[in-house]
Order: sequence, then structure tokens, then C-alpha cells
Amino acid sequence: METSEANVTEKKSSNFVEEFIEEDIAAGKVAASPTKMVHTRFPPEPNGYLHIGHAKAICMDFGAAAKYGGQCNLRFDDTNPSREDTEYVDAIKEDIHWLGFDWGDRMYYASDYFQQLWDLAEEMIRRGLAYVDEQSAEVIAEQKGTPTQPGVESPFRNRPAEESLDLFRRMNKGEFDEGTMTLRAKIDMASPNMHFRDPIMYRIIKYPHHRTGTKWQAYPMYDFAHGQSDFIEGITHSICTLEFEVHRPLYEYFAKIFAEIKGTTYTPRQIEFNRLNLTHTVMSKRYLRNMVETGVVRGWDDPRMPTLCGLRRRGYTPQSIRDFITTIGYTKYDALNDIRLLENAVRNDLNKNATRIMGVIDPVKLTITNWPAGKVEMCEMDNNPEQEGSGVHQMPFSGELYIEREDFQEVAEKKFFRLTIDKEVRLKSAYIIKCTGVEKDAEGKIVNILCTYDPESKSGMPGADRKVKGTLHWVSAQHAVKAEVRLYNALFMDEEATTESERNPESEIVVENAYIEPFVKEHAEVGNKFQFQRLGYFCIDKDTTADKLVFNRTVSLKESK
RNA sequence: UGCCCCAUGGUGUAAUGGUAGCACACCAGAUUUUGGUUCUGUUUGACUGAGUUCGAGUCUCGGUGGGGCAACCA
Repeated sequence: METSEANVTEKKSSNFVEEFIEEDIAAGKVAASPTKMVHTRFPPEPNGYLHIGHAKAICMDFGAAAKYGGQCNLRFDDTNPSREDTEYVDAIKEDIHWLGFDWGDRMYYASDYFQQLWDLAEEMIRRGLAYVDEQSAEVIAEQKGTPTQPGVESPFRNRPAEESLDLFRRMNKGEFDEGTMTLRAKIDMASPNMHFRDPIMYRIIKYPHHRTGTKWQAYPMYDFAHGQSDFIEGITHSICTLEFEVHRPLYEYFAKIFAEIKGTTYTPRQIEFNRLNLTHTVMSKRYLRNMVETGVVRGWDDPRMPTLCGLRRRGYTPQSIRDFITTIGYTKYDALNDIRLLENAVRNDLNKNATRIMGVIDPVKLTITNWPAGKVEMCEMDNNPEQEGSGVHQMPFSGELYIEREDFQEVAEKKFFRLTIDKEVRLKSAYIIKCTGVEKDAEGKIVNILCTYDPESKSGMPGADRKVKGTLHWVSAQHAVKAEVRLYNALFMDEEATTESERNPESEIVVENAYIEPFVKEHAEVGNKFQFQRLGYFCIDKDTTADKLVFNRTVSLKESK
């Protein structure tokens, strides 16, 4: 497993979230908070894998804490046992670590606070701020009104606190069926903010919780769990995405009550930023799960998935993802980010760090007719011209090679810089060759390209200092390693993709018989990254076995044909 | 006919009342033993209308356009 450290203290230009935090530091609010430091949290729900949108939140939550010398807690938001599972917990932790962040010893669960939340709810009932409603979901929804029409009050709204308290406790003992009763906050059924129309605080769920088992049968809703958990942990800045903006007044309402009951002035502050949208990509957890379950993709970590494990398998580096996040920034504008920004970020990183090798994906045989029979010669190739001291490796050259089929044209079109009959071309790090003819099969398909080589033109020799039309990559037929190469493209045709969008039938193209230079055999660990010269960046897939190499194309090289 | 939020080149994002900049994309050129990299250059922008001000992308108001809110999800 590859790891990397986020240079979280690096200077980035401030965004509005950080400006808010700086204001709160200046106003002394942070110093007056429970842990006296900027304290954030990353609160995933353990019901799916993290995707690149979560990476944006992670970089914000952990990054802001680090920038101001504070801390970020990891907190699993597990208030709905019927849809959550520990299955996801380890994967989520792994992904956060892989991205380069760490929560120290502060890994929590909202379920850690169920008792405190319960006590708080009971106190609210006693204070006349909450009541048990015995109406069905349908009736409650009807009474809620619409955004343009006020709601009406429940007939149970003004029942005595003692009665609500009794029912509330019995809800939790399993005396009532799911859906028959809820605890509601008594606020304002006519509020223009729908979330103030007596929001549900607790509902009955008779499904064992993955951590607390059957201890509880009434569980808090998001609005009565998230902010309260923030409060309990001493969070100063609860940073989330824009869709929670309308929840903020309720967040503050509950926080104020909690502070009053606790006799403090501290309250956490919720700040919202825009979520990540990418062109040609769908981020919906439900949709992603569906693709996994219906076998459309190879799993949550399919290289086409926007999940962090998918990007990792695809060959993306943590650094490239962090760089990308820095580039797109944090605002309140609902933006659609061009996926080419992500691709650019990984090219930048891999250009500096990926070892150069040669691989031929669509091979055609090339025979050097004047090469001494049986002779094998070694050629020296730079591991990475962009990285000083990265060294060289040897590559065998012989009279029978493979080159890329598209690198040869019998009749060259204009601006074709590659091999064509009677013209010279350079084989990178080897010799200059000249095409003398071709052999075709019965269908007219080229099966062998015949060339002569210039013995004085080997790279490094004076004879190599000659302008030629182009430079090609190649492998020696008898030495090359066969490999499977999986070429990846966008998952969706639409730039602005939705769950209704047509999927790209060529999102994955499997090439069974590619040839890779033998050097790769000594470096065939899963996840290793290479540049196949002139083609793109590739990494070794986990499907690789002792006798079969499998590569994923992370991203192609830029092309300016 | 409600409430909340948003609006800067094609895309994303800076500027904190004082020269509209950066990245990606695009186009052109130079370099190049990767049609990669690197370098240089060109084109392209304040939703709209009023107001405040010596001066407005920035502040105010009105339009317009976009997003969110009516789960016993988070």
C-alpha cells in the first residue's frame, strides 16, 4: 500500500471558509471553545465508499485544522442502523489515510453519544420544547404544508410533558411499532423554513445497530445528532456542503438549547461550501452502488469509479488529488468542474515521478532485414528525463520488433511524422531505420514491416545526430512480456452527466495482447506506475498474477496531432 | 407564488473600494531522441438596470438567470 504525506501546512490562498475561521480566532471564540483550538470533524456515514467529493471535504476538514494548528476528528455518523454497516468503516479509514490525513486517537461514532443525546431530548421534553407525536408519516407530511403554505399543528403538540416522557421511553423499549410514533421538536409549523416545522428528532427503528445492538430502538435524526455530536466533541467549525445551508438555523437553534442546558456560551459553527461536481461523472452513492451490484463495473474500486479506491486502482496519486482539490477551490457557487483539471493534476505528478518504459499496445511486427541473425544488443534508456538521478535501464534490441500499428502508414497523410515506405524514423534509444516494404496477409492486413537499420546511428553515436521525421517506441519481439492492458475513458457520454445519462460503451477497452519491455518484470508490484512512452501513464492492476501482467491506463499523454 | 444561497474569459478560481490576475482548455511559435515535458506569445471575461463614491468586480436597491428547502435519509 502506498502512502504519502499531505503537506498540509503549505500556503494556499485563503477561501471564505478559512476567512470565517480567522474571524472566529480573532474574536476569541476559538480560545473560548472546549479544546481551545480550531477543531473540525469529518463525518462520513458508514454506508458506502468515499468518492472524490468526499476528498474535497476531507481536504477542507483536515486541512483547515492543520493550517490553524488545530485538530480534526473522524466521526462516523451512524444514526440509522437500517442502512449502515461496519463493512465500510475500514475502507473509509484506509482511504483517508491514503489521501494523506490522520485523526490521531480521535475516532468516534455518533452512536457513542446516544445516551447524552437521549438525556438532552428528555430535558427538552421537560422544558416543553419537544413532544411525542402518534401520527403516521403520511399525516405528518400532510400537516407539514408546502414551501408556500404554512403547516398545521399536530393534535398531540400540547400534550403534557409527563405523557411525552413516558411514551418516549416506551418507544425505546420496543412497545410500539416502527412508524407509529416520533419525538418532535415544538418550534413553528408556520415557519418559512420547512426545517422549523416541528422537525422529527427521534424515530423508532427495530433493526439492530452495528455497534449498540438492540440497546436502542429509538434513534436520533440527523438534525438532532450531528450538531449535538459537534457540541459534545467541542467542534468549533462544522464544515459541510451547501445542501445543509437551510439546516443551519435549526443547527443553531438546537445548539443554543444545548448550551443553555449545559450552562455554557460555546456553540459550534456550521459553514457550508459547494460540493464537487465533475464533468462526465456521477457522484450519487446510490447510483454507484447500483453499478457495483448489477456488475456494470468491476466493483467499488473499478478504475472508472470516482471512488477514492477506484481512483487509486486507476493510478491516481494522493498528491494529484490534493492538487486538484486545491485548484478547484471552495466557494458557494454550484460549479461543474472539468475532469481535465483532474487529469492534468495526475499528469503533472506522474510526469515528474513515473518511470519511463516502452510498451506496444496494438503491435505489428517489424523485421530489420540487415540485422545480423540472432544478434541481441542492449540499449540504454533514461528512467525519467524529468528527474535528475533517476538513472537508466537496459533494453534488448534485436532483428524482430513490435511497433505500434498506428505508427506506420503505407501512404502517409500530411503531417504524419512516423514510419512510412522509403522514409527514415528513429527507434527511441536505438537505431534509425528505413522502411523498405511490407508483407500482407490474404486480407491485405499488414503482418510485417520490412526495414533496414543504419549501424552508425545508434543513440550516443555521432551517426545518430541526424534529423529524422519522428521517433517511435518499440519492443524486441523475443524479449517482450505479454500483458493485458485496460484502457479507460469517461464513464458517461454527457458532459453534465446524471443518473439518466448514457454510459460510454468504450469506458473500458481491454487489450489482451500488448507487449511490454522486459524491464517491467522486476517492477511488477501492484500499484506501480509507469509512463509508456508516447502513450500515457499506466499502473499495475491488482488482477496481475504470476503469469499475467495487467495494466490500467490512468490517463493518456496529451496529444497535439 | 414563500424562505435561503449563488452569478468574474469556454471551465474553475483570485482580488477585501484603487492597473481584472492564475490554472485548465484553445490557438500560434521555439526547443525536444516521447506529436510528452519545458519556454514564448495570441484570443477570450464582470448577468442586467439604477444608485452611493473622486473611483465599484467589490457597497445598496430592483430585475434576470441558476441552485437548494416540503425523507420517520445524511
